[in-house]
Amino acid sequence: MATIKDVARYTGLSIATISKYLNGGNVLEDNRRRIGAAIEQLDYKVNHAARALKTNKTMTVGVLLPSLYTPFFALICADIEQFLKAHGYSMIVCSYHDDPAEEILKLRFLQGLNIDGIIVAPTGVTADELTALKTPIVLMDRSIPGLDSVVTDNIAAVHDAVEELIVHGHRRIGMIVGPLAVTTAFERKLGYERAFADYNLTVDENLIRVGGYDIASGYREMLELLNMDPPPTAVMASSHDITVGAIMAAYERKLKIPEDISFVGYDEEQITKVFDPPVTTVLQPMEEIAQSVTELLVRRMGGDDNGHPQLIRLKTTLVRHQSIGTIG
Amino acid sequence: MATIKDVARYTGLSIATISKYLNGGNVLEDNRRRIGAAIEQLDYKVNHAARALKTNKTMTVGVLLPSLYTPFFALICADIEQFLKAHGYSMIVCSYHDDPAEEILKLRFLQGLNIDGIIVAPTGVTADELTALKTPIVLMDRSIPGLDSVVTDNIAAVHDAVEELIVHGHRRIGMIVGPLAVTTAFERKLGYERAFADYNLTVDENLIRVGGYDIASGYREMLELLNMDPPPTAVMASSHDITVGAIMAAYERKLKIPEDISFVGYDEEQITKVFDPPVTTVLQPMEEIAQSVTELLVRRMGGDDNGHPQLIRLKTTLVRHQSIGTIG
DNA sequence: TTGTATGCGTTATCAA
DNA sequence: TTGATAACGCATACAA
Repeated sequence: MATIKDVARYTGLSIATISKYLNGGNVLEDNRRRIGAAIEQLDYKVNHAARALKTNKTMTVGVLLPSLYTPFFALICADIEQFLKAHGYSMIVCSYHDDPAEEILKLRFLQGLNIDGIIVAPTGVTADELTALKTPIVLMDRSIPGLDSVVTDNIAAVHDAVEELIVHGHRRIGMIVGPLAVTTAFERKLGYERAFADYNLTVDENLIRVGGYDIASGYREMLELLNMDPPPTAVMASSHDITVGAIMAAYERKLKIPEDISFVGYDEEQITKVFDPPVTTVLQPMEEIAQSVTELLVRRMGGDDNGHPQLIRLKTTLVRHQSIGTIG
Repeated sequence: MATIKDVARYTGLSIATISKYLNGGNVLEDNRRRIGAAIEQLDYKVNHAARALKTNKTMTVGVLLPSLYTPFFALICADIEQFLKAHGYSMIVCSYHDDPAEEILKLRFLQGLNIDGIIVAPTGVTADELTALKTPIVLMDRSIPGLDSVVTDNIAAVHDAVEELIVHGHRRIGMIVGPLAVTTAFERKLGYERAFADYNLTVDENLIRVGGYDIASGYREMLELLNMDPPPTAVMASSHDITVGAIMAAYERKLKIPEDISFVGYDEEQITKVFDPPVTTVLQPMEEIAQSVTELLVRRMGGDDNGHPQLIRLKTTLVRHQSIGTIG
C-alpha cells in the first residue's frame, strides 16, 4: 500500500506538503496537480489507523439497536448510515436482540472499539451506565432523562389515532401496548388515556393490554381482546411487531377489517398494504429521526455541548386508509 | 485514556512486558496479577488505531448489502455480526439500495476504510472490479465465477417447490422471477424449468414473469398472471419482496388461498403467517449462510487461500403449510 | 509555501 | 522472563 512517503518521493515534495494537500491546506496550484496525479498513479489511500492514532479520532460511530429485524430500526439504520457518511463518519452496527443484559455488554464492546460516538435505542441501560462510557451518546426512539435524545411524539401519535376512532363512534377501543418500562410504550398508553379524557370518556382498563414489543405479544393480546364479551369494536396496535401479530390473530378469527372490527396499526407500510383495504397506520418520520440523531451526535463529537441534554421530539403521521368503520 | 505506558508505570514493569501480557506472551504469574489489577484500576483499553497501525490489520470487515430493508439481508446481517464478533472482528455495514452504480462506489468506499475483508451480495459488480480492490472478499447469496461465494441451492429450492405443485395436479403454474442477470433469479427460473422437464411437461413461457426483486414487480407480475385467460392455478414467487407484492395483488382481487389459487412464497416467515392458512414458503438457511461466509472470509483474511475460488452451496427448506390446493 | 522533526500507542526484535 | 528501542503512517508545530 502506498503511503504519504511514497507520494512525497514521487513528487519530490515533502510529506508535510502532501499532508497539507490532503487536509485542505495551502499548496501551490502546480503542486496540487502533481500531487493529485501521484495519488492517482500510486493508488494512494489514507491509512485511517495512522490518522486516528495521530488525531485521536476514529471517525467511526457505533449504532446499537434492539433488533435489526424490526423494519423500523433497519430503515433508520440505513438512513443513519447515509447521514453519517455525509459527515465523514463510518458506522458500526450492533443489535442486542432485545436483551438488556446483552445491551450493556454491547455498549461496552462498542466503547472499547475507540469509536467517537454512540447512537443507541436503549431498553434497560441506565443514565449512569451510559455516562460512565465517557463517550458522546445520543439516544434514539427512547429517551432517558439527562441524556440527549431524539424521539417521536408518542403521546400525540396515539392520541390522534384513538381520537380518529372515537369520532367514528367507537367507544370500546382495545389498545395493545409494549412494556411500560420502555418510554415509548408508556407514552403511547398515555396518548390513549388522554384521548379518552378529551372526550370525557372513561377508560376501561381491561381494554389496555400490556405485553412485549414482539409479534407473539401482539397475537396473544389481540386474541385476549377478541375473547372479551363484548369484544372491542376497534383495536389500536402500538408497534410494528404488535401490528403484525394482531393482524395474524384477526385473520385467524376470520375477521374482516373494518367490517368486523376497526384497526389502526403502527410503523408498518408494507404489510398493511397487503390487505384490502389497507390498514390505517401511525408512521414515524424515520429519515427525520436519523437526520436529527446524526446531526446532534456530530455536534457533540465536535465538542459542542450546547443545550445538553437535549430532547428532540418529532411529529408522527397518521396515514388514513379504510380500516376504520363508523359506529352509531 | 490510559495507555500501556500508564500501566507500565503503575506496575513498575516495562511496556514490552505489558504488551506481552496483552498478547498472551510469557509473563510471571505474579506480574500477571499485578498487570491485571493495574488494567482494572486504570480502566485501560487497547487503542485499536495504534494496534492497527502496527499490525497492519484493522480487525474490521465491511458488509455490503443490496438493501437493509429486506428481512433476508437484515437477518443475515445480524447473524454475520455475531460470528464476526466471535472471531474478534467488527463489522461495518453498508447498503447500496439495489443500485449498481452505488454498489461499486460503496465497495471502493469500504476498501478505502482499510478494512481487512469484505462480504458482499453483489448485483452488477464484475469479477475484475472486485479483484481490483485487492482485499479478501467473499460473496454471499449471489455468485460470480472466480470468486469465493456462499449461495443457496436455488435450482433445487424452486424445483422442489414447483414439483410440490405438480404432484398436487397443477399444470398452469405461474412463476414470478427477479432480474435474470442476478444469479439467484436465473437459477430459480432454471429450477422451475427442470421440474417441468422432470415430469415431461412443457413450459408455457408466458407463465414465467421476469421483473425486479421488489414489491412493485411482484404486485405487477401477479396481476399480469391473474389477467391471463385462463389464469394459472398456482403461482410461485421467488423472493421475499415478490412474495409480498404478489400476495397484495391476490388479496386485492379478493382471491382466497388456496381455494382460488395455490401459492408458494419465498424467504418469508412473518407475513405468510399472517394469513390463514399460512403460506407454503421456501426458506433459506440464513444462519448457516452467515456462518459459512464468515468462516470462509476469516480463513482468507488469515492468508489461507486453500481451494480458492470456493463455491459453497447450501440447501433450502420447503416449509409446507396449506396454501397448495389439489387439482384433478 | 514548503520542509524538518517529533510523537501518537502499539508490536516486535534483540539484548540482557 | 524482562526491558530498551525502532518502526508503523500520519498530522502538526515550527523553522526556513
